[in-house]
Amino acid sequence: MEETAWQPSDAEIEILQVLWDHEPATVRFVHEQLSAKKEVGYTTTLKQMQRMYEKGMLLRTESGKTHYYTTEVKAPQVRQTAFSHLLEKVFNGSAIDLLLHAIGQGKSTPEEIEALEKLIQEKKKQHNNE
Amino acid sequence: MEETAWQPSDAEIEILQVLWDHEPATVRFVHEQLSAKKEVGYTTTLKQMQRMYEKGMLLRTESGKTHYYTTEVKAPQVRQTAFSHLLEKVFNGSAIDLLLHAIGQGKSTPEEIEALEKLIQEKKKQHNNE
DNA sequence: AAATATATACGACATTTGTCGTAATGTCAA
DNA sequence: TTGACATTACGACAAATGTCGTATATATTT
Repeated sequence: MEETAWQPSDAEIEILQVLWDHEPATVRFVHEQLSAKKEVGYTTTLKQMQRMYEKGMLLRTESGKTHYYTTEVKAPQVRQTAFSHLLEKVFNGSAIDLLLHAIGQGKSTPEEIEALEKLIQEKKKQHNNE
Repeated sequence: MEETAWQPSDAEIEILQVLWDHEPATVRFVHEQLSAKKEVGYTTTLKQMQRMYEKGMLLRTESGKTHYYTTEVKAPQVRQTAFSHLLEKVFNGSAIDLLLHAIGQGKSTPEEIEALEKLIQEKKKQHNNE
């Protein structure tokens, strides 16, 4: 069995993000979305997507000359891998450190904090019932 | 002013981890620590550290032939950058999503959950007093 | 059908990263 | 002082990444 444990590169993730929200999509569409955020040539996006296709990261069907791409790797998967990687490599596997860092960030609104609190309660219950 | 916004690569982070805990240290020392975790040639570690030095990621002083390295980039800095990167690129800037993901992971012990809870309380107070 | 615009295919190139081998040089014990 | 060793310096190489330019094939518009 081949596994999808690799992690897409930055440029690849940008493309995936567009696709996750709008698949199936053409290169041109993806390119336009990316262009809204940064300068990049059409063929660059094209090449990138072709490579992703070769790697099996994207799927595609053709309608005439045009290719319609869809994602083979999904967000949860990528998030999981990226998260684990950060945790292991950068935070030495200390989830709590990562959490503290995340919260300390201060980028959370009161509502989010509430949500978080609930989740924590959940977690506690889980632990108690074990 | 040039900024230290780049992110060390995986191999670089492994080296930094060793140094953060034992600086100043020689290439040999770092290499031995790394060897405990994975197969790698001495010159590979050496080259890596030399490059890091050239980039200004490490500092060094020589005593005879031997070089003693210290880190120029620190853990908080690297963690911050890596965290932000994950947040922006992979979680679309949604800190709460990242948090939820992290907690959902289930890799936290009851004690950690407790600690987290306290932090949340702190955070709430902060919000209230604003 | 001819011209024009589009898409994709191909190949290139510069960088960065990860890995080493080999050479050169400094250190130290006999 | 001479080996035997340890260390660093250099140069290489492959693979992955990010970027494009050019060529080719296909639609579309007149």
